[in-house]
Amino acid sequence: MGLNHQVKAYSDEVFSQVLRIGDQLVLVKVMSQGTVQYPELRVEYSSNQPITTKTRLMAQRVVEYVFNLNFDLSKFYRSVENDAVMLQVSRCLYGFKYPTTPSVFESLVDSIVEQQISIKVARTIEERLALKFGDKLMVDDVEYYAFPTPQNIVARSIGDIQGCGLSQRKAEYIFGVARMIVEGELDLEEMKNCQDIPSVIGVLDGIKGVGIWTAELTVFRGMQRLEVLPADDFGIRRAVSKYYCGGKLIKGAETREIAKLWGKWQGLAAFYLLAAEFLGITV
DNA sequence: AGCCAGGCTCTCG
DNA sequence: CGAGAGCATGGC
Repeated sequence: MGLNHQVKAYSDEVFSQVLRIGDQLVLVKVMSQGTVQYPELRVEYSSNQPITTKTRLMAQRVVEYVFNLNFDLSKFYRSVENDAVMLQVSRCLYGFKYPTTPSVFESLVDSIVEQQISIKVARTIEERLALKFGDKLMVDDVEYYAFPTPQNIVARSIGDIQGCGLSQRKAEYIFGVARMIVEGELDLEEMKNCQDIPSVIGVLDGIKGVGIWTAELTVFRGMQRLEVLPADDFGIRRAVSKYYCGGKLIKGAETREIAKLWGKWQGLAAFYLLAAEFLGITV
Protein backbone atom coordinates (compact mmCIF):
# COMPACT_ATOMS: atom_id res chain seq x y z
CA MET A 1 0.00 0.00 0.00
CA GLY A 2 1.10 3.56 -0.64
CA LEU A 3 1.44 6.26 1.93
CA ASN A 4 -1.49 7.44 3.93
CA HIS A 5 -2.83 10.74 2.65
CA GLN A 6 -5.62 13.08 3.57
CA VAL A 7 -7.12 16.51 3.18
CA LYS A 8 -9.43 18.42 5.53
CA ALA A 9 -10.93 15.73 7.73
CA TYR A 10 -12.75 15.02 10.94
CA SER A 11 -12.15 11.55 12.31
CA ASP A 12 -11.71 10.04 15.77
CA GLU A 13 -12.82 13.36 17.23
CA VAL A 14 -9.85 15.11 15.68
CA PHE A 15 -10.28 17.79 13.05
CA SER A 16 -7.20 18.24 10.90
CA GLN A 17 -6.46 20.72 8.18
CA VAL A 18 -3.44 22.26 6.52
CA LEU A 19 -3.34 26.03 6.84
CA ARG A 20 -1.25 28.38 4.78
CA ILE A 21 0.42 30.83 7.17
CA GLY A 22 2.46 33.24 5.13
CA ASP A 23 4.62 31.02 2.94
CA GLN A 24 4.51 28.16 5.40
CA LEU A 25 2.19 25.17 5.53
CA VAL A 26 1.01 24.35 9.02
CA LEU A 27 -1.03 21.31 9.96
CA VAL A 28 -3.48 21.98 12.75
CA LYS A 29 -5.13 19.21 14.72
CA VAL A 30 -8.07 20.43 16.76
CA MET A 31 -9.67 18.44 19.55
CA SER A 32 -12.48 19.28 21.92
CA GLN A 33 -11.55 19.09 25.57
CA GLY A 34 -14.39 20.99 27.15
CA THR A 35 -18.13 20.66 27.45
CA VAL A 36 -20.95 22.49 25.73
CA GLN A 37 -21.26 24.80 28.73
CA TYR A 38 -17.51 25.28 29.07
CA PRO A 39 -16.05 24.74 25.61
CA GLU A 40 -12.32 24.27 25.30
CA LEU A 41 -10.24 23.28 22.32
CA ARG A 42 -6.79 21.77 22.22
CA VAL A 43 -4.82 22.56 19.10
CA GLU A 44 -1.58 20.97 17.91
CA TYR A 45 0.54 22.61 15.24
CA SER A 46 3.02 20.79 12.99
CA SER A 47 5.11 21.82 10.04
CA ASN A 48 8.15 20.79 8.03
CA GLN A 49 9.89 23.98 9.13
CA PRO A 50 10.32 25.41 12.62
CA ILE A 51 7.18 27.10 13.91
CA THR A 52 7.96 30.53 15.28
CA THR A 53 5.89 32.20 17.94
CA LYS A 54 4.57 34.58 15.33
CA THR A 55 3.55 31.77 12.98
CA ARG A 56 1.87 29.97 15.84
CA LEU A 57 -0.11 33.06 16.82
CA MET A 58 -1.17 33.62 13.24
CA ALA A 59 -2.28 29.99 12.95
CA GLN A 60 -4.18 30.33 16.20
CA ARG A 61 -6.01 33.33 14.84
CA VAL A 62 -7.02 31.35 11.75
CA VAL A 63 -8.33 28.53 13.93
CA GLU A 64 -10.35 31.04 15.95
CA TYR A 65 -11.74 32.39 12.70
CA VAL A 66 -12.49 29.00 11.14
CA PHE A 67 -14.39 27.81 14.21
CA ASN A 68 -16.00 31.18 14.73
CA LEU A 69 -14.90 31.13 18.36
CA ASN A 70 -15.54 34.80 18.99
CA PHE A 71 -19.16 34.74 17.89
CA ASP A 72 -21.50 34.96 20.86
CA LEU A 73 -24.24 32.42 20.21
CA SER A 74 -26.47 33.82 22.92
CA LYS A 75 -27.28 36.79 20.71
CA PHE A 76 -28.25 34.38 17.94
CA TYR A 77 -30.50 32.46 20.32
CA ARG A 78 -32.17 35.66 21.46
CA SER A 79 -32.82 36.61 17.84
CA VAL A 80 -34.84 33.44 17.19
CA GLU A 81 -36.72 33.25 20.45
CA ASN A 82 -39.92 34.61 18.92
CA ASP A 83 -40.15 31.62 16.58
CA ALA A 84 -41.22 28.52 18.51
CA VAL A 85 -39.84 26.05 15.95
CA MET A 86 -36.41 27.63 15.67
CA LEU A 87 -36.28 28.19 19.42
CA GLN A 88 -36.73 24.49 20.00
CA VAL A 89 -34.28 23.50 17.28
CA SER A 90 -31.68 25.87 18.66
CA ARG A 91 -32.09 24.41 22.14
CA CYS A 92 -31.56 20.89 20.78
CA LEU A 93 -28.40 22.04 18.99
CA TYR A 94 -27.20 24.38 21.72
CA GLY A 95 -23.60 25.36 21.06
CA PHE A 96 -23.51 24.39 17.38
CA LYS A 97 -21.45 26.64 15.13
CA TYR A 98 -21.00 26.33 11.41
CA PRO A 99 -17.32 26.43 10.40
CA THR A 100 -15.84 28.95 7.99
CA THR A 101 -13.30 28.15 5.28
CA PRO A 102 -9.82 29.63 5.82
CA SER A 103 -10.06 31.45 2.49
CA VAL A 104 -12.94 32.86 0.48
CA PHE A 105 -11.50 31.17 -2.59
CA GLU A 106 -11.98 27.78 -0.97
CA SER A 107 -15.61 28.53 -0.27
CA LEU A 108 -16.21 29.78 -3.81
CA VAL A 109 -14.56 26.78 -5.47
CA ASP A 110 -16.41 24.36 -3.21
CA SER A 111 -19.68 26.13 -3.99
CA ILE A 112 -19.12 25.80 -7.72
CA VAL A 113 -18.28 22.12 -7.28
CA GLU A 114 -21.46 21.66 -5.23
CA GLN A 115 -23.77 23.16 -7.82
CA GLN A 116 -26.49 20.69 -8.71
CA ILE A 117 -24.76 17.51 -7.52
CA SER A 118 -25.19 15.79 -4.17
CA ILE A 119 -23.01 16.68 -1.20
CA LYS A 120 -21.42 13.24 -1.12
CA VAL A 121 -20.35 13.43 -4.74
CA ALA A 122 -19.14 16.98 -4.23
CA ARG A 123 -16.97 15.98 -1.26
CA THR A 124 -15.32 13.27 -3.33
CA ILE A 125 -14.53 15.74 -6.10
CA GLU A 126 -13.28 18.38 -3.65
CA GLU A 127 -10.91 15.84 -2.15
CA ARG A 128 -9.61 14.95 -5.60
CA LEU A 129 -8.97 18.63 -6.29
CA ALA A 130 -6.89 18.97 -3.13
CA LEU A 131 -4.93 15.81 -3.86
CA LYS A 132 -4.25 16.85 -7.44
CA PHE A 133 -3.63 20.59 -7.07
CA GLY A 134 -2.94 21.27 -3.40
CA ASP A 135 0.47 21.65 -1.82
CA LYS A 136 1.57 18.71 0.27
CA LEU A 137 2.80 18.68 3.85
CA MET A 138 4.31 15.52 5.27
CA VAL A 139 3.78 14.91 8.99
CA ASP A 140 4.45 11.58 10.72
CA ASP A 141 4.47 9.68 7.43
CA VAL A 142 1.09 11.06 6.46
CA GLU A 143 0.67 13.31 3.45
CA TYR A 144 -1.65 16.21 4.22
CA TYR A 145 -2.88 18.38 1.37
CA ALA A 146 -3.71 22.06 1.58
CA PHE A 147 -6.60 23.47 -0.39
CA PRO A 148 -5.30 24.60 -3.79
CA THR A 149 -4.41 28.26 -4.25
CA PRO A 150 -5.44 30.18 -7.36
CA GLN A 151 -1.78 29.93 -8.42
CA ASN A 152 -1.89 26.15 -8.05
CA ILE A 153 -4.89 26.08 -10.38
CA VAL A 154 -3.65 28.39 -13.13
CA ALA A 155 -0.35 26.51 -13.24
CA ARG A 156 -2.34 23.59 -14.62
CA SER A 157 -5.11 23.27 -17.18
CA ILE A 158 -8.87 23.20 -17.43
CA GLY A 159 -8.55 19.59 -18.51
CA ASP A 160 -6.74 18.75 -15.27
CA ILE A 161 -9.65 20.17 -13.26
CA GLN A 162 -12.10 18.26 -15.40
CA GLY A 163 -10.13 15.12 -14.63
CA CYS A 164 -11.33 15.33 -11.03
CA GLY A 165 -14.87 14.56 -12.20
CA LEU A 166 -16.15 18.02 -12.97
CA SER A 167 -17.98 19.04 -16.11
CA GLN A 168 -16.13 20.99 -18.77
CA ARG A 169 -18.05 24.11 -17.82
CA LYS A 170 -17.44 23.89 -14.08
CA ALA A 171 -13.75 23.35 -14.81
CA GLU A 172 -13.81 26.54 -16.91
CA TYR A 173 -15.57 28.45 -14.12
CA ILE A 174 -13.02 27.40 -11.50
CA PHE A 175 -10.09 28.11 -13.76
CA GLY A 176 -11.63 31.46 -14.65
CA VAL A 177 -12.01 32.51 -11.02
CA ALA A 178 -8.44 31.45 -10.26
CA ARG A 179 -7.17 33.38 -13.27
CA MET A 180 -9.04 36.53 -12.24
CA ILE A 181 -7.44 36.38 -8.81
CA VAL A 182 -3.93 35.74 -10.12
CA GLU A 183 -4.31 38.57 -12.63
CA GLY A 184 -5.48 40.93 -9.91
CA GLU A 185 -8.97 41.40 -11.33
CA LEU A 186 -10.62 39.94 -8.26
CA ASP A 187 -9.65 40.16 -4.59
CA LEU A 188 -11.93 37.89 -2.60
CA GLU A 189 -10.15 38.40 0.72
CA GLU A 190 -10.47 42.16 0.41
CA MET A 191 -14.22 41.74 -0.02
CA LYS A 192 -14.41 40.57 3.60
CA ASN A 193 -13.90 44.19 4.62
CA CYS A 194 -16.89 45.41 2.65
CA GLN A 195 -19.90 46.30 4.76
CA ASP A 196 -22.29 46.29 1.82
CA ILE A 197 -23.03 42.59 1.54
CA PRO A 198 -25.67 42.88 -1.20
CA SER A 199 -23.07 44.54 -3.42
CA VAL A 200 -20.56 41.79 -2.64
CA ILE A 201 -23.15 39.21 -3.63
CA GLY A 202 -23.82 41.22 -6.77
CA VAL A 203 -20.16 41.27 -7.76
CA LEU A 204 -19.83 37.53 -7.21
CA ASP A 205 -23.05 36.91 -9.13
CA GLY A 206 -21.48 38.74 -12.07
CA ILE A 207 -18.69 36.19 -12.36
CA LYS A 208 -19.23 33.55 -15.00
CA GLY A 209 -20.42 30.35 -13.38
CA VAL A 210 -21.56 32.10 -10.22
CA GLY A 211 -25.25 32.68 -9.60
CA ILE A 212 -27.08 33.97 -6.54
CA TRP A 213 -27.02 30.62 -4.78
CA THR A 214 -23.25 30.24 -5.25
CA ALA A 215 -22.61 33.86 -4.24
CA GLU A 216 -24.69 33.58 -1.07
CA LEU A 217 -23.19 30.27 -0.01
CA THR A 218 -19.71 31.66 -0.63
CA VAL A 219 -20.36 34.73 1.49
CA PHE A 220 -22.01 32.73 4.27
CA ARG A 221 -19.32 30.14 4.83
CA GLY A 222 -16.34 31.88 3.27
CA MET A 223 -16.73 35.32 4.83
CA GLN A 224 -18.51 34.23 7.98
CA ARG A 225 -21.54 36.35 7.15
CA LEU A 226 -24.05 34.35 9.12
CA GLU A 227 -26.87 36.70 8.19
CA VAL A 228 -26.72 35.62 4.54
CA LEU A 229 -29.30 32.99 3.62
CA PRO A 230 -28.77 30.86 0.50
CA ALA A 231 -32.52 30.58 0.14
CA ASP A 232 -32.51 28.77 -3.21
CA ASP A 233 -30.52 25.92 -1.74
CA PHE A 234 -32.34 22.65 -2.27
CA GLY A 235 -31.38 21.24 1.12
CA ILE A 236 -32.43 24.40 2.94
CA ARG A 237 -35.73 24.55 1.07
CA ARG A 238 -36.35 20.91 1.92
CA ALA A 239 -35.53 21.45 5.61
CA VAL A 240 -37.67 24.59 5.86
CA SER A 241 -40.48 22.72 4.11
CA LYS A 242 -40.20 19.89 6.58
CA TYR A 243 -40.33 22.04 9.70
CA TYR A 244 -42.60 24.84 8.52
CA CYS A 245 -44.75 23.64 5.61
CA GLY A 246 -45.70 20.07 6.35
CA GLY A 247 -43.15 18.77 3.90
CA LYS A 248 -44.44 20.45 0.75
CA LEU A 249 -41.34 21.71 -1.07
CA ILE A 250 -41.25 25.50 -1.29
CA LYS A 251 -39.31 27.89 -3.49
CA GLY A 252 -36.57 30.30 -2.56
CA ALA A 253 -38.86 33.32 -2.32
CA GLU A 254 -41.10 31.61 0.20
CA THR A 255 -38.05 30.43 2.10
CA ARG A 256 -36.94 34.04 2.46
CA GLU A 257 -40.35 35.01 3.79
CA ILE A 258 -40.31 32.33 6.45
CA ALA A 259 -36.71 33.17 7.34
CA LYS A 260 -37.83 36.62 8.49
CA LEU A 261 -39.01 34.88 11.63
CA TRP A 262 -35.40 34.23 12.56
CA GLY A 263 -34.14 37.76 12.97
CA LYS A 264 -30.64 38.73 11.97
CA TRP A 265 -28.65 35.52 11.45
CA GLN A 266 -30.93 33.83 8.95
CA GLY A 267 -28.15 31.87 7.29
CA LEU A 268 -27.02 30.33 10.55
CA ALA A 269 -30.62 29.55 11.44
CA ALA A 270 -31.07 27.75 8.13
CA PHE A 271 -28.01 25.61 8.81
CA TYR A 272 -29.38 24.82 12.26
CA LEU A 273 -32.42 23.49 10.44
CA LEU A 274 -30.29 21.42 8.08
CA ALA A 275 -28.41 19.96 11.04
CA ALA A 276 -31.68 19.24 12.82
CA GLU A 277 -32.99 17.41 9.79
CA PHE A 278 -29.77 15.44 9.48
CA LEU A 279 -29.95 14.42 13.14
CA GLY A 280 -33.63 13.54 12.92
CA ILE A 281 -34.71 16.13 15.47
CA THR A 282 -38.48 16.59 15.63
CA VAL A 283 -40.28 19.56 17.07
C1' DA B 1 -31.42 0.72 -14.28
C1' DG B 2 -32.69 5.12 -13.84
C1' DC B 3 -33.50 9.14 -11.18
C1' DC B 4 -31.80 12.75 -8.68
C1' DA B 5 -28.54 15.62 -5.97
C1' DG B 6 -26.94 22.11 -1.67
C1' DG B 7 -27.30 25.31 -10.22
C1' DC B 8 -25.69 27.79 -14.07
C1' DT B 9 -25.41 29.28 -18.75
C1' DC B 10 -27.04 29.35 -23.29
C1' DT B 11 -30.60 29.24 -26.56
C1' DC B 12 -35.01 30.06 -28.35
C1' DG B 13 -39.75 31.87 -28.46
C1' DC C 1 -39.16 38.05 -19.72
C1' DG C 2 -39.96 32.39 -19.13
C1' DA C 3 -39.02 27.71 -20.31
C1' DG C 4 -36.01 23.97 -21.59
C1' DA C 5 -31.70 21.47 -22.63
C1' DG C 6 -27.29 19.93 -21.16
C1' DC C 7 -23.89 18.93 -17.92
C1' DA C 8 -20.86 15.22 -14.42
C1' DT C 9 -20.67 11.82 -10.83
C1' DG C 10 -22.18 8.32 -7.54
C1' DG C 11 -25.78 6.92 -3.98
C1' DC C 12 -30.02 4.95 -3.60
